[in-house]
Amino acid sequence: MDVLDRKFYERNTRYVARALLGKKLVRKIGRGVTLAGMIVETEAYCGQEDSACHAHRGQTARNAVMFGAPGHAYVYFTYGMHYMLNLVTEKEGNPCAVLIRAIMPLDGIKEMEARRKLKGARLADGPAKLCQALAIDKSLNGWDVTRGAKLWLEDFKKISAKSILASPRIGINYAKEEHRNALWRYCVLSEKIK
DNA sequence: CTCTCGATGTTCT
DNA sequence: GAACATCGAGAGG
Repeated sequence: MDVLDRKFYERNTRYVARALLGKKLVRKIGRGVTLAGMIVETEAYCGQEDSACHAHRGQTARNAVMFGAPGHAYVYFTYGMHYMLNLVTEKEGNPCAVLIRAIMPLDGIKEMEARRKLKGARLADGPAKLCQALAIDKSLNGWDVTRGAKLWLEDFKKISAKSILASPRIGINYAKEEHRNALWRYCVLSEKIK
C-alpha cells in the first residue's frame, strides 16, 4: 500500500485536481469490506478569490475544514439528501479543495451495487453517487486521508496530459462569469462518462 | 438520447 | 424564505 502523502495535496489546486485523475480512491469499512475506484473526473475550487468556492465568503462551520491542513476530506451535505467529497489542497489557511466528481468502480462492486440499489456503469459517475456507493457521509468530514485508514488514496494509473479534457465546472450558476467559464473541471477522456 | 421537475434538509440572507 | 458544487423518474423524440 502506497498512500498519497500530505505533500501531494499541498500544491496548486488545479495541478492536484489533474494529478488525482487515475488515482485509486479506497474506502475501508470495518475489517472485511474494501471499496475502491479510479478517479476519472474532478473539479478545482480555488480559495477565497474563487466565487464558486464555498470559502469565498469566509470561514463558517460548514467549510472550516477547507481552512485547515491539506490532505483532509471536506464532506458536506446538500440538496437535502446528497453528500459531496472534496480533498483539501494548498497550504494551511488557504481554503482550497478538489471535488471528486466520478470514479470507475474497481473493488467491492457488489457492495456498491447494494448501496446504490442498481447495477452497471452508472454506479459512481457523479459526486453524490460515489459518496453513496462508497458509504461516505458527514462522519468523514475532516478525516485525514494520509493515514491509510477508512478513506485514502493511492497511485494507480498514469494519465497523460493528452488524455485530460478541461471544461467549465458544473452547477455553479451563482458564481461570477469569470469563474463560471474557468476550465477547472477535468475528465479522463478514455473513461469519460458524460 | 433530451428535457423538466420534484425531493429534501442544511445553510445563509 | 431562498438557494443549493444533485439525482432519478417520467415524458417526449
